[in-house]
Amino acid sequence: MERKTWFVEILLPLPVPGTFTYRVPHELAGEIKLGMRAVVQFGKKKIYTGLIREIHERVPEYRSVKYILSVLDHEPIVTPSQYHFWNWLASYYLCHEGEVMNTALPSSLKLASESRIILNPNFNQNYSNLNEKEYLVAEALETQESLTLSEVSKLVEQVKVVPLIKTLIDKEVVQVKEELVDEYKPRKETFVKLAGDYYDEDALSQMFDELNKRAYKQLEVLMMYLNLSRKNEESDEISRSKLLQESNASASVLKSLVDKGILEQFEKTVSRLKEYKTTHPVDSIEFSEEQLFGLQSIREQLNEKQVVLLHGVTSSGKTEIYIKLIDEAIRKGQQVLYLLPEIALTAQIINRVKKFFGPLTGVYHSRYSRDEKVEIWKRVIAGQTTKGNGYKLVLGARSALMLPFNNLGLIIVDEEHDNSYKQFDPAPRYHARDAAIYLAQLHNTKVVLGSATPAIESYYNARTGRYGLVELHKRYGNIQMPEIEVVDIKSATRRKEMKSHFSNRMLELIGASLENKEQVILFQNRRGFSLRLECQTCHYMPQCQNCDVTLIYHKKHNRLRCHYCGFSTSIPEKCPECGSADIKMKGFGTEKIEEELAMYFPDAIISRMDLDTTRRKNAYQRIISDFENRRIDILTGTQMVTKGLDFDNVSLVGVMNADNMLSFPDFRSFERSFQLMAQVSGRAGRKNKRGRVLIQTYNPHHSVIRNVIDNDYESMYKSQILERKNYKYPPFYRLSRITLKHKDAHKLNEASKELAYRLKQAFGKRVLGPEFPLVSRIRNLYLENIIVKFERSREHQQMKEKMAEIIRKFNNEPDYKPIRVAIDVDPQ
DNA sequence: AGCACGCCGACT
DNA sequence: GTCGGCGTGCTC
Repeated sequence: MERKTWFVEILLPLPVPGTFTYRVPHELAGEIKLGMRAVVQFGKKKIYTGLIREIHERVPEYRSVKYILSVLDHEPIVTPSQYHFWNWLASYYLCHEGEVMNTALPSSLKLASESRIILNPNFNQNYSNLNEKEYLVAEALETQESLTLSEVSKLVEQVKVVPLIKTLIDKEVVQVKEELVDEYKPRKETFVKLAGDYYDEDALSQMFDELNKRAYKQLEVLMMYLNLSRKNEESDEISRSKLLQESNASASVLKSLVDKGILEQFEKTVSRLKEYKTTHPVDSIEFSEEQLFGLQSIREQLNEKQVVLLHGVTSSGKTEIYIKLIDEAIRKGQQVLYLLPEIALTAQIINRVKKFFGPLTGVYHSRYSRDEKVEIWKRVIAGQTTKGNGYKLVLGARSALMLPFNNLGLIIVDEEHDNSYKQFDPAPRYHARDAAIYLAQLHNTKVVLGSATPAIESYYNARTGRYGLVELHKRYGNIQMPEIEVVDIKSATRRKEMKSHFSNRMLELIGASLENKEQVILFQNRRGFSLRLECQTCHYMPQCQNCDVTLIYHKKHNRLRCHYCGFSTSIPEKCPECGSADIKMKGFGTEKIEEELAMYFPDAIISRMDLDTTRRKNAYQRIISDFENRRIDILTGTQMVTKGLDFDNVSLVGVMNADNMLSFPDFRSFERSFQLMAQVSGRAGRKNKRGRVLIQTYNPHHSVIRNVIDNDYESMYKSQILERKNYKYPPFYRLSRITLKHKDAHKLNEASKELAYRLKQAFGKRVLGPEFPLVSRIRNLYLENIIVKFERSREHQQMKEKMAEIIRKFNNEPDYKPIRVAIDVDPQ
């Protein structure tokens, strides 16, 4: 009987188009399934984990078809609908499916090989025909089993080691082997249990007496063990570290018990993931009338529409509505995905939700370790079966969209306006909200978008009937909207009512809040709030040597640093341009605000929340919980303080300067300014007292500021949507931004002009640019942008693909090959 | 993305 | 001469 030869299309996590064909060895033919990982050699030596994308019998035309080396899974780890989704992401965002795979799969699931040099077993220890460097390598391998290429490089103190290794191979001294590093390691923990003999009551009590006489400490440990194992319903196996901690005994006491054969010690694989306990039934939530109305309206509109936008003012109780909807989906046996913007992914919301869904809840975001991500991945797959420990609800940042759902019943996109839903680098440059809507279509399920300040695009879709729309105008528990007041910095300065960057009014209100033991949040947009150095004689400011930006002063290290490439340098004593020693700080930093505040309010506890203070894993959460627990009086910070946090003792929110965000040259700057100010204002307010917001600005009559004061999203929307229409911006047009990079500014400019010219030939006036961006050089590469605006139409995708084709062809020509080109579809 | 290969300038 | 620096082409 003739045996069939199977081939597989393998998707590799690389930026290369398409898949690669491999042959399936007969002995593996029975094991392979779509969506499993296969280990393959790609190129001369590299070994990768690829995914089985297709199984077929088509014999390829070319001769060199390699065999897959092994299969890593017993069950598929990627579902067909995920492939479908990846394919859509790749074509919509104009990138390769391999790049999507790369962001989608947790890194522990895609091991790659590393070359290691080992001693050739035939090596006869004859060093005489080796030169000095070859000898060094051979000698090192006598004591060390293997060396990586970079280790060899360090050893012989030269960069190029390949020729050296080649001669060593020819002389039969060494061999090269490619080793897969298995990155995912299950966590092991040591457990103890009672040895078999002592399950007998008599034996146990006899031993008790024994210990009571001679080894009281051991008896204590044993009692604690019995105590714990009685409490634990599932098994009598108790974690060693827990037992030691609870009984407050030393390891040697436990060791004696083990040595005597009373307790047994063994290792077990355990989960890294926290188990949440459910403490609240969903039925216990008391909904306000408005919430109930909203809930009912969402249910009704979801019958007709795939997407509903829930537009509810800050503190209107959107979370409880989500919780009810989640509960309904889970009761139907479905999975729910709850997306949050990265930064707001904090204990606050997670705690609120997990109270209701406890062990059914998984949390997924980029700060989780690689191995934790694999465990979550596997438990989401398990969620589709009824096998107990699978997740039914996943809370996560944008990457959670990539999990292997198979029975999705609902997707919630909370704070849907937040621009951290857009991935910028690397490709795929996808928007999680938009991708979520496609994913929902794929699963034939529903999406709820929620925000107090919806994106113009979303609100437009809701107003034009594409999405359903539910609006909540009242705050939960009848808390009033805050009272918003504006200080005109210009006239305040004229009247000498400014102290540095604080108006008298601001200081007065802060003082009053502190007096009442209430808390204050001060918001400052990062832009323009950093310290630079300036020569007072010639006005020279130190620049980064790799980027086209001014260096920023960092007090902590007393150095100047570049925010784009990380370059840092010491403070010059003299101006490098004119030699003058008169160099001063300009602008004022987040740190300076803290300092000044401390001067005016010496007794207040002040804390700062920005990128610098929240870099470490739990720093953000610590600041938030300190503020919640009133261990901080004044919280100053950037965008971060605006994001979805609820505090109940904040009586004042101050916006230090509204202008630098309004004047940012971008078609979204008014929308964003409104969102930021409205969101941060929403943090003010307490149960029995109306909160207050103070905005400092040079333009007190600016329409956006008026809209914020009046809490009038609608007006902001109306004026913005008109602008968008007139100037051909989203939602009426869809943008793509093409960025070209090269180290030579002139070459880059020539190339950019040529590409823009070719695009204009195809798309006419839809093409704008090329233009240098605000920062025109980063890491020694010059940048230039071309914007293409496509009208919303059925042909939109085809036009985008045509554009990609023109770019691909351009980038393949010898003159333009060295230019790096990136496309950002729907840029933020 | 890696990696080999090939060409070129700059040093022991 | 050979080391190190790129630019280029290819990977089933």
